[in-house]
Amino acid sequence: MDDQRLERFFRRLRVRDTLGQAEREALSAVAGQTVYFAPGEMMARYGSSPSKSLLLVQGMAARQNTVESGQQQITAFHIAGDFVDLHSFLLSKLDHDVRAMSAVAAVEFPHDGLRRITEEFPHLTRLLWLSTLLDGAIHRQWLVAMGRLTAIAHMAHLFCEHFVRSDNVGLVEDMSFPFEITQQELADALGLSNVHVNRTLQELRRQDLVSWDTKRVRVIDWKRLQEVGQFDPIFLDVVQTPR
Amino acid sequence: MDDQRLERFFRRLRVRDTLGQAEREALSAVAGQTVYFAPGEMMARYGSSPSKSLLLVQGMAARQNTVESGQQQITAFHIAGDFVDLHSFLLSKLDHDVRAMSAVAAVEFPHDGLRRITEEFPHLTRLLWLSTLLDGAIHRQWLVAMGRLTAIAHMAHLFCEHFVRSDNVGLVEDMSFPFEITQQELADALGLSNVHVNRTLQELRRQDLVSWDTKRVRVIDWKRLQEVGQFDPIFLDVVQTPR
DNA sequence: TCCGTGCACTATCGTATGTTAGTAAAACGG
DNA sequence: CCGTTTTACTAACATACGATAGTGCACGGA
Repeated sequence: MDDQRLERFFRRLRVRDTLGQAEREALSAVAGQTVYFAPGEMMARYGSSPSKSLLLVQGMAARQNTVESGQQQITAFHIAGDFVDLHSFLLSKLDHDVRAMSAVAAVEFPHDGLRRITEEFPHLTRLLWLSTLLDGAIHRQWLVAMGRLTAIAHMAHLFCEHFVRSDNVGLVEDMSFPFEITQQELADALGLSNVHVNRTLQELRRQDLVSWDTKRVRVIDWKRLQEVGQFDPIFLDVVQTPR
Repeated sequence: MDDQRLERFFRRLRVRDTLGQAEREALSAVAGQTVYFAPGEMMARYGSSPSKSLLLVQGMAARQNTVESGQQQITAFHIAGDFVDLHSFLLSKLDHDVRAMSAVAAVEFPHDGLRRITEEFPHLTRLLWLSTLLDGAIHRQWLVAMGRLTAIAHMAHLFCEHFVRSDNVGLVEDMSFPFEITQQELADALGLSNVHVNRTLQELRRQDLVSWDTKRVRVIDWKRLQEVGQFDPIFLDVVQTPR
């Protein structure tokens, strides 16, 4: 019997490949408890060695590092249907913190269960591997945007990315997606100051590209937003094909 | 019989786990032709769908993207023993170019052979997966360095990373590692201008931290270089443990 | 040997973004 | 409902880094 909590995750996989009944059941069998986190709460810590990975089913989380100056850098945002730390299954220590941005619900996947999947379900294993490859592809786009795009293009690119990712798991309504974080947190993701994020955001609003009421981002002009952000969705690999 | 061309790759894996005879032979059986590239030559193109992945056995390569202004951003450097595009095994299209930085030799791994490995060798599959996870971990550190470190710290961090990675595959001699790229290419990796890379490099030299004669980077003060770069090798996960 | 090319390196100046320090409004907690 | 805290937003000023436009050296080809 399928685990309903995994529905968005299945959906994200089904956008890119097919998923058999046996595979869905195998994942459901490994899925453990649901755990809850308050906004701002740490879900996993730098240097720790988790024995479980967490699949987000509600809310938003981020991976982040702290540098000596005390500044933070967010390296990834995660939404419902994403594993926040599937890589900890094979990496011996976490190289970042994981923090809840909003109220979060997540399903635990014990690593020994994941290991059994890799022993018995090669295709499903490839799909889990694919999940982490998509994280890597997003990291690369963030690097390109951070290194070579202006602040406004970078922010537009991030909004485009989240629009597509949210759409893939059914979170887009009326051209808007949930984005419940502070401007400071957005600054920590873009590598900017909170002041400059505010300035840049106002420019995006002035150009009638997006609006953001702290709960949801609404895309007003999808075509121009992609142009401003030099956004090419190829890296999200939204292609139904056998893997 | 083991394929000698894979020696550095085996070495990189053995730093993090054990590798059985059957696994080495399975990889050797899948390994195909050696292909050669001249400095600057494209090894794989943005948007293409390779049917093989390339394992570097000689020289240095980079993954890079080009933005509308014509500027380039390098998102990864690869050295002997690294797969440059193992992710193309599961991602349907390449989200970046791969370019040879120096004279390069690489071994082709046809994707159908890799697929057979995932069907028959779960542990070896996890090690290949691990390879791509390490790429991701390096991407994250680049993001942190780019977003929140100064130019000098960022450059120091990159040199530290390459020192450790080179050491893992036996490329360090006399505290120096091969680094045959131009200052412009280094700028494209750091997200800086070539002018500022030159300034920053001179500061690192002035502080007696490194020297670089365009062929090799020599680490003069390893301890202080790590301090300046806020380098913590945890993300490279150099830990011998069953995966 | 000479020329052409690419690269390291420099000087000058410009600007995108950061820092500090605030105000006001909204959200939150008791 | 009120006091407290958090967050958005603004202004003034500072700076790390970028852009442009060079010079000169080293190397490779003919």
